[in-house]
Amino acid sequence: MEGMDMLSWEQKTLLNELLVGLEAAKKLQTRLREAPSPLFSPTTAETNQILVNQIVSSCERSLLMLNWSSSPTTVQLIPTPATVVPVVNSGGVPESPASINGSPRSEEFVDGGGSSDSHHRQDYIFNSKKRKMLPKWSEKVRISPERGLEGPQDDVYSWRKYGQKDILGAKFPRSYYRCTHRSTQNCWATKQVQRSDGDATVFEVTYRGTHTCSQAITPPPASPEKQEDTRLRPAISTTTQKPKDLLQSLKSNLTVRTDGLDDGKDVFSFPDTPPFYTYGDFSHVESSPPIFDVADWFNPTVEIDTTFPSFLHESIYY
DNA sequence: GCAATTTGACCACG
DNA sequence: CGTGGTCAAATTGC
Repeated sequence: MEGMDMLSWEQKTLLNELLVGLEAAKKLQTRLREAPSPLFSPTTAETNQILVNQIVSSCERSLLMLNWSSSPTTVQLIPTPATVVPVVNSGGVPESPASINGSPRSEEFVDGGGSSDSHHRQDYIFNSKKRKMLPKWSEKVRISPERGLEGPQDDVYSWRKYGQKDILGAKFPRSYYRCTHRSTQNCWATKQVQRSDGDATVFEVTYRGTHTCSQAITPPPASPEKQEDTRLRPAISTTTQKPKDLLQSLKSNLTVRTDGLDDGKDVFSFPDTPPFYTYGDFSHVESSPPIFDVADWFNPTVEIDTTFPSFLHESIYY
């Protein structure tokens, strides 16, 4: 009786859907590779390929995550940014998935608007209890001075920061992000980014929950008149994200804390800036936080790569 | 003016 | 009771 009961129906559904998506994505990938439609410019084709790759990788890793449920193991994808399926097989499922939730709590308040209005929460479909059952996995993203970011290319979603906390024993605070479409589309995916203590070039990104938002799917009105209007169609900015948007987002991310620096524009000017370990201890500067946080520059909070090298290609080609 | 971040307070859990 | 996670008002950026 204890076989697959541990998987909630949500997880099953998600898994099934992911499987379908993966299959479709792979098929599309093959198609794209085999039939290079001359209609599209090579750049478009390449972009398409990248997009498909993203889809595949996302699906695969989502599946992986689902299989692992809430296992403490961390998935490290640093050394192999290009490949996305590396770590699955080794050891198989490590821990018993029974650790999902051992407490038989029968209280499942689907809607919080029913009884108490002590806190005017909106529609909390998932209670805090359930939140713990949400699939959780983490990756490590490494930043390189001129490389940009190395790591899995999954963060095609738009995140919104909702908190930051100092973690005991950790040198740097942890940032909390949630899907931008949480309220609009009930997407409960969250992620938290923390800079590694040892390697200042490594960020640990922990995801919790999968995206249920349909930001990827369809541009609602789809007015053929204006195609390049970026602000008019922010919805597609996720899976169908264009390099432009990406760069914009990245830029805004990087511009976060450039105030204290002489040249904020030099985002990648690593050598100029003091090394990470310069921090040491700023006990005397308690009131003023260090602005030299490299983390802020390279904050892998949101989407980053994939399209990033694409514009590099343009430069290179010339 | 709107939307995203900041930041202190609040809350839940171990 | 300490710690981590979230909320929400204030603030900032666009």
